[in-house]
Amino acid sequence: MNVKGTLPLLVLQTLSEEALHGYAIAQRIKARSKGVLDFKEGTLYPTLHSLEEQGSIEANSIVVDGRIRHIYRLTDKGNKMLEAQSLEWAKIVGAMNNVLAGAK
Amino acid sequence: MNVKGTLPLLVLQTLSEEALHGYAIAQRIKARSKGVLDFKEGTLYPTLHSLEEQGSIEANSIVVDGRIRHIYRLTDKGNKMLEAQSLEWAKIVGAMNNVLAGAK
DNA sequence: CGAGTATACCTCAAATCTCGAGGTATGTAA
DNA sequence: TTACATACCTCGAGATTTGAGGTATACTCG
Repeated sequence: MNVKGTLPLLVLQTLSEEALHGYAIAQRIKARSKGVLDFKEGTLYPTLHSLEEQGSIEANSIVVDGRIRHIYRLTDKGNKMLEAQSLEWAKIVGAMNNVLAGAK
Repeated sequence: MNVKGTLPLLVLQTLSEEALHGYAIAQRIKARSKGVLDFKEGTLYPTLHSLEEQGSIEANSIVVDGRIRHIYRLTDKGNKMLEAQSLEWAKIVGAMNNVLAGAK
């Protein structure tokens, strides 16, 4: 395991609350984390595309102000992914704490 | 930021308790985390070498059973690194929790 | 009116991190 | 003597992320 990509988990969690487009997802994550978590677009879009490819999220293309917006929402599969990755994250945080607590 | 390498932090913390050689560091981390955190040798040795290069740890080469052992210990600089990275990690965990807590 | 900023989407090269497999060598247990 | 544990190491491949670049529209400030 070893903590690599937390972005899929963050995206899944964000979409579980509300369907949003890519740009808004990034802003939401940044705002909720008070600026600490700040993923760039070069990271976000590829991640969004791979989550869509594996069926965890689905895109709805709608037209706003004459321009296309890709609104993403969580699928059932994505919901299961979210649960699994949340547990995984909690496990890693717990393990890190065990090590960081040092010898007792 | 965004959580990438937690291994340097783990190594620094482990060595702050006791000077150890590479192989033992990996085992210590795995044991303390109850098997959750399990970094491979291909990851560990390069990390050890780069920590040594930047002056965070120092190696003492001693001979045990006719073979050379590289015992690493924390330097003053490494201690400062440890403190900084611990804070960094706590910050990220807090930020992740804020996002995962969702809208309230 | 023009400049700048925000929104919204996208791609690509480079850097970094990790794994897995491979290699060397010794000691000990089955 | 075969196998496993200890102990060290390197390298290729894959994944993730950054930073820079590109396109385009809309809004605000002076």
